[in-house]
Amino acid sequence: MGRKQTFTETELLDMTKKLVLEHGYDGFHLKLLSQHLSGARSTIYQYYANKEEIVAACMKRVIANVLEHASAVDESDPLKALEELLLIYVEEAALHQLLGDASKINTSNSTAAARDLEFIEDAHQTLKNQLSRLFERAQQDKSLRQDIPLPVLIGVFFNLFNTPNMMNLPTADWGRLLFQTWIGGAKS
Amino acid sequence: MGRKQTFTETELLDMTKKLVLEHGYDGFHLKLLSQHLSGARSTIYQYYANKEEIVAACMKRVIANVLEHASAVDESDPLKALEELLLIYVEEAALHQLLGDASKINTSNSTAAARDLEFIEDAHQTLKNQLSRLFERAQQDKSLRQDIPLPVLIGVFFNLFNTPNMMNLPTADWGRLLFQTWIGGAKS
Amino acid sequence: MGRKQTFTETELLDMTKKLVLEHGYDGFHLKLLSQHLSGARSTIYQYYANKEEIVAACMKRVIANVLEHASAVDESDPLKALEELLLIYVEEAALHQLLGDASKINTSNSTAAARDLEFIEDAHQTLKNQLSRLFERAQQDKSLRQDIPLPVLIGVFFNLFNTPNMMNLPTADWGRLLFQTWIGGAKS
Amino acid sequence: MGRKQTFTETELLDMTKKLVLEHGYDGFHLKLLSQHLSGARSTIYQYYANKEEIVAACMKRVIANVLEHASAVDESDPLKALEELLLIYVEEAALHQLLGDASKINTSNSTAAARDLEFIEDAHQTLKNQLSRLFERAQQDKSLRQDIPLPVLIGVFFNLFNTPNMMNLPTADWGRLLFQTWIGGAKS
DNA sequence: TATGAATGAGACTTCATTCAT
DNA sequence: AATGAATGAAGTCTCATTCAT
Repeated sequence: MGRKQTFTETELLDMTKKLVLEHGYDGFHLKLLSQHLSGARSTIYQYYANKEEIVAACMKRVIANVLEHASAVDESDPLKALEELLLIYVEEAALHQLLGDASKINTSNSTAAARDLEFIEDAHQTLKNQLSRLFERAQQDKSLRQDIPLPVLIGVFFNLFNTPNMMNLPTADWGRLLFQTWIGGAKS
Repeated sequence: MGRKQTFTETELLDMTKKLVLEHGYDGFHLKLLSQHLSGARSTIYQYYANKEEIVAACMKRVIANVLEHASAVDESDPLKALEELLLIYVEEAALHQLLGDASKINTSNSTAAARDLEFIEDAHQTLKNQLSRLFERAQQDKSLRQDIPLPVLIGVFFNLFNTPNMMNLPTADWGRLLFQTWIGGAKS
Repeated sequence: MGRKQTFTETELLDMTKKLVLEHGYDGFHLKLLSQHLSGARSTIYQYYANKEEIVAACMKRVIANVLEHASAVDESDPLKALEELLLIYVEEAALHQLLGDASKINTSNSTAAARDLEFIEDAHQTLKNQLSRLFERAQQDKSLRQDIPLPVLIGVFFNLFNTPNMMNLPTADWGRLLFQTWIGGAKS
Repeated sequence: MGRKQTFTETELLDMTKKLVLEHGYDGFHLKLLSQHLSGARSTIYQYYANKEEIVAACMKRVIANVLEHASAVDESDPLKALEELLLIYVEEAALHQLLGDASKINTSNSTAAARDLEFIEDAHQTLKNQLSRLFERAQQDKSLRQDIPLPVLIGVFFNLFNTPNMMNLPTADWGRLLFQTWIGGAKS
């Protein structure tokens, strides 16, 4: 019954992700979104009550996906686990940038957005805990150098994800190179 | 001389920089700006013809400052020069983020903004050339490992600047630690 | 016979009356209406072509009902007739308020609404004529005081209907008390 | 300094009152308002942050005015005081209707509107207290008939204000006639 | 017949920019 | 030179109504 949908919810969230990354949270408009979908602007409101809910749902989906993959990582060897995680994060390089915008979402208008945001924060914490755990174990294993404070090593590792893949290598290769650079250093 | 000075051009650009970094290009409004200055919103138009010119002038000033420092670096020892440059860039960590927003400036309204943007692009190219030059020389000196493609090493180096200084170390110390991590790697 | 009956026309008009009284004509939406019925919003259009027709039909039904009762009143004793009419009007206290909204209905879209509205106006006039007739006869009978202009007595009588029944008395009792107050006055 | 205003705050509130009475709260639009003022719609936002604040400010001004006059009434003779109050209320016949709309104002968006609404409720209570006080004293003085419950007398009195002045008498005369009708009754 | 989906018109609100004092 | 006031363009959102299943 009813008409056929002009765009699916998945298409909507995919496009939202693309546009938020391209234009930033404040540069993201529903007009822009509707121009990149097949339907009219007002149709979007059939699915989400307001702009905030759209962006929150989009971010939730991204981080939920990362969380799922990260939870499946075998943590028995810390360094190996870190490399695997790096691959996951590089695959979803947008994560960081999106999370940076998450704090801009005004949740006073929408309980749905507030709920999504809470999920996002919980997931974020879970991911950070996992990394902390692995880093600490790696340090106890003496796998990491001791002359650099752990927060610096972690910070640089974290920041690695954002490195633009200008050579357009497959993410698996790209991630492995980044890990090699991070672990082994640049000097010969 | 007429009315009392409300705010200087420097104050205006400083506040613009702060607010653009805080809110992103699209989240930056003249209303916001005037709220953080002592005068009225319309007074801003005594200095700049429109929003685009303000942001362009702000970015130009930032990159001109970096360019000046970077030009003064002694390039005789490539690795040493890179470390010095890293310090400069870390000092002006906002540079990257601001440059990312530069492309959003719509120059069709303002020749002044267009001129500033051109300057910015030239300066950006100059800085990139300097880095390429140094990296190439470092590689020829066999100071850098050969098993990782040069673009990867450069990319990671570049990305280093954005690492948030969560320990709030003095920038000189922070920059040195970043360099050590980058050059020597994380493993013990 | 096809799908299950969702809501009857009577339910639709009853709910319309309730909601128009609660929210006023401009605060009455089809969305609101459908939320208080069992079916979908679009199903309403199986019964009426547009919002105006619904409200017009609702008002017509109300005034037709009052008209029917008022026509049956025995007018031989003017004062007695007025008391009986008061009971009828108090029973349908909403009438006044609804008639006040009738003028807001835009009939340019719908001939059906225009026809209903015409009926409403005719009925309204009929009711007013009945009251005028009774009042005039009552005055000729010297049943009413002469020092107050007749329009004032009529106006106060008319306005009586809207008095909120805050003690929640049965309408018959409530109406009788109102009539006593009107006819006998407040002083001891 | 600055341009000359196109309309004053008083003009704005006067017109708001007129239009809210004419169209009801839900039928009142800023577009409508601006069409009845000299300026553009957006200019209104220089003075009030949103629609709710405008209506709240309008109602506050009306009730504050009534409160001021009602407070000045000499209450030594209850019936005389009631007659004087009736005149005041008839003069501001809109009060009741406006107060009915007051509950529709959504204050979640605006603290200013919430504050005004609180004032309105306090003032409303003060006025109701004054009437209750006078009615009770009038009853103790045996000035009012005992066979009708006091709430009915009060209710009818209250409702008197809304009687449309169809003969267009000066309000003083009109009020006196209403009072005479109420106190003495309709019968000869 | 009933309805989910689509949509344009219209209302609210913000903001860059201009104007006039 | 500084600014309060004015304004139109643009974005958010709601709703009556239509469409197609």
